[in-house]
Amino acid sequence: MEWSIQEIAKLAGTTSRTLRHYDEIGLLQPLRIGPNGYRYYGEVELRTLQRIMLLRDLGMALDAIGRVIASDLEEREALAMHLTLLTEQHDRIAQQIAGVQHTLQALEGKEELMAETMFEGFDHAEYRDEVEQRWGAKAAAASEAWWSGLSDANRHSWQAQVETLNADWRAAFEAGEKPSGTVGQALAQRHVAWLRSVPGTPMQSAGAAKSYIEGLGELYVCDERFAANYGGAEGAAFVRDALAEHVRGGLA
Amino acid sequence: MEWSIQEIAKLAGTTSRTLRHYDEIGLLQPLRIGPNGYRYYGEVELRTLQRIMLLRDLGMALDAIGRVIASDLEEREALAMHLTLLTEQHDRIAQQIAGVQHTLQALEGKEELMAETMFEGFDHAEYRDEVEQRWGAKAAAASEAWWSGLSDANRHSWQAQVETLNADWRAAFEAGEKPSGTVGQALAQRHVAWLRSVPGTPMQSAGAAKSYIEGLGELYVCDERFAANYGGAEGAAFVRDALAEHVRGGLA
DNA sequence: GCTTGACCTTGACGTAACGTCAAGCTTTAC
DNA sequence: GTAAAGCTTGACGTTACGTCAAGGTCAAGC
Repeated sequence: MEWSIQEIAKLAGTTSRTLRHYDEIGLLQPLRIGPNGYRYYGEVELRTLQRIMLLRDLGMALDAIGRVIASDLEEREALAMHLTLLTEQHDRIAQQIAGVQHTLQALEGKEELMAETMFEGFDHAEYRDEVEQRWGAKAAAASEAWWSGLSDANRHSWQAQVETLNADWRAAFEAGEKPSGTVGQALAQRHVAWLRSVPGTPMQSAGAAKSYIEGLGELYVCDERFAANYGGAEGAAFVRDALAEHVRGGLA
Repeated sequence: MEWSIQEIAKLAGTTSRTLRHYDEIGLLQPLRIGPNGYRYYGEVELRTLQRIMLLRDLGMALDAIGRVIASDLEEREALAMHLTLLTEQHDRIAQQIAGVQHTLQALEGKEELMAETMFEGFDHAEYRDEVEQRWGAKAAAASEAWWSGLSDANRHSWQAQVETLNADWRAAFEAGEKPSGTVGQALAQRHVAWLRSVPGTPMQSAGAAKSYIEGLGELYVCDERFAANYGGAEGAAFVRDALAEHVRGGLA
């Protein structure tokens, strides 16, 4: 089934102008352009639009949404994550309800007004950043799952390659190198090159790669199994920071 | 108790820049400016900010929010209305959850994808307009409550004045005048002047007055007791349309 | 008292995400 | 064929801040 731009806009409660804007910025492209020059959208685009609207409603910037949509998470798993986000938003509204009820009680003299209680559930900015980071971490976890699926022989081959890199990371950390220093950045570059060679990592576009690498850095720190590769949480934080510095400079 | 700009910004999960912007546009003014030029906010401003944030989260434009805040609804009643809006938003998130679950089921082949079901709960634009109109109607209802509190003698005096105006409205409608015509607009102007003379109507600012008058027009049509003043629903719609046309041209 | 860093101000330019409008081609219904 | 609705591209405008510069204020530490 196909929809014209106005039909899909109406379904989604948005405007054709919005959809043209999304096409212009590459966020959501139509299924096809008819011989009349008209845009036509299909079911895949409809599902993508749903995800875009969900994340936009959370206050997420469109470029960040683009990174999330481009991430290599299987669609069903991505939608499961959307459900989690919606459930949390549901909870946050409940908190706001409690905050307004608190204000009402205070106005009726039944309670003393507590400023912190009034605004529970109102904090969006941190939540936005957190959502993007969690998405990156989720995609990273999905990507690392590839590793455990490797045969023993292949794992051994990759293992040797990785172990050299990990040893160099540990040596650099123990030598007191800085994440942004020459050694740290050379290692970060090697690390990224290695990541590119791993099948299934979302390294096709600079945006997706950046998000992935940053999420991976957080995973290294938070997950003890990964941190152990770098001599512990502090060594992992060193790797994370070096990688973050590297992607801040842009990816080729 | 007082808060500095950063303190209140942190409480509300927003920025000092936002608060300065709100001060500039007259939406939320600080309690006082210190001798150092710093802005300080009090409890009243805190409560107002809560309401602003709630409406902003609903997607309402700041100028519309300004009209709602300026409306002559008693604060507790206004907060009760906020609770209603939050509850509805809570419901809408639940609908979105259902929509995503539907998409998931369709992806697993358990259901056929239905485009309308996917996007339930996503329609914000109409909801925004509706919220503003409901607020106007609520304020209008509160204002009309003043009438029933009048003593018999006072009611009689106002009654005569109003009855002349109503008769003129009915005559104009029966004569086939147009809402935007010369007669209709002259009557609308008389009507607005009369409204200005009624204590408690929110006519101090153009924005609040516009919202109030539009809400009142809707009330005339929907409530049979008011419609009867203008010869029935069609006559009331004539009055509503003439008033709407009048306020569209701006209020002095 | 001096220094430093945090806090606040105003002024002004820039940005993100569209809204609005113009001009013109295409499609649909009568 | 005609008129209205639908769609396009191009471009300017709007809203709501974000960011930065320059500079005054406050608080803590020496």
